[in-house]
Amino acid sequence: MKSQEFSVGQVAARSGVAVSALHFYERKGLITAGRNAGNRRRYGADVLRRVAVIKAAQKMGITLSEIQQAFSALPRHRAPDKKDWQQLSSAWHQQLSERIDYLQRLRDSLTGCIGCGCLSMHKCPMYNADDKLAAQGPGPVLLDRPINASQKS
Amino acid sequence: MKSQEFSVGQVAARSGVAVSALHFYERKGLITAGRNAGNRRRYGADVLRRVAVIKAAQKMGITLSEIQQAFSALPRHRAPDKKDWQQLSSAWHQQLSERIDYLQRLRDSLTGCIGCGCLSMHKCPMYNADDKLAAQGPGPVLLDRPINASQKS
DNA sequence: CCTTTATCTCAACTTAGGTTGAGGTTTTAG
DNA sequence: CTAAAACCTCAACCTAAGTTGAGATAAAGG
Repeated sequence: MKSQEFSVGQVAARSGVAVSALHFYERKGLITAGRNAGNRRRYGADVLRRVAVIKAAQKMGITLSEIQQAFSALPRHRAPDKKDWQQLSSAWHQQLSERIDYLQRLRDSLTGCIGCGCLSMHKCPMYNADDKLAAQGPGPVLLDRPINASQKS
Repeated sequence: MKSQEFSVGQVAARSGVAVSALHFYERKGLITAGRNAGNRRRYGADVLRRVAVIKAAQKMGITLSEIQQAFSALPRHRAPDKKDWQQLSSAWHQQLSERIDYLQRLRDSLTGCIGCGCLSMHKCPMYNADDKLAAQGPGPVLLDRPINASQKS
């Protein structure tokens, strides 16, 4: 029995992700789909979890290519089980903690700067806030901006 | 006396920012420069602090356009003083704190998920770590988002 | 004076993460 | 059976934050 199979529209509806994004994730190798006789995509049930993991990881500031790397450690020919996902999340938990620590150090520096009014070149602790995480990604680190409501249409 | 004036190359060297980035910041209205007889940019000393602030804000995840907005509150015809900069930093301190709180909530959800191995659709707290949550503290987490068709978060 | 080095402007390219639209096919509902 | 809704592919476009390169000019050094 082939359990559940979903169309791209159904996955979009259930996951809250646009169809175009699902196509995009497929091109990036993050999800896969079979095809029916009429060339329509057919997704297995595990795609829902994958998409959920993608969204969660993005909220943590993890890029799609990092997600893809992590996914490549998942079993190829078996649906990932609880333990597989646990490994992923614990690795990311680590990363997230480091990012949080970094931002906290940054905030502490800033607190100092509020006192001194400096925020200026090299003499300022802010300027020298160590850059481990900021420097780690390819190009500028894109942080998720949860707070900001201002959005262009 | 016209105190210090710097060329674009000097500012680049002192600030550690590429000349092309300085041009870019100027186009974006983040910094300004006068010109000499031969059309070369001449920067006042305050540009160094501005650039430092830009870099610091970027580390906090603040975008250039947000920075530009913040800068527009600075005095137009007087070099900003300690108090002006203090205002900026305290607003950003606030923002940064919120961002940190958001990420911590995310991490906590993830910790739960490591235990349960879930990280899956709607039933997972991780999935529902909604951006709205970031703004206000406790209260009924909407456990059941409308599962309607494609919507961008 | 002549050669480098520094700048100038403007346009095109880059990466990430998608979205939008055109033009064509398949499925589904009435 | 027919119309509408869903889906297909492919290419172009979008924002952010810059970088790269071409072709021209300015300033500095020897």
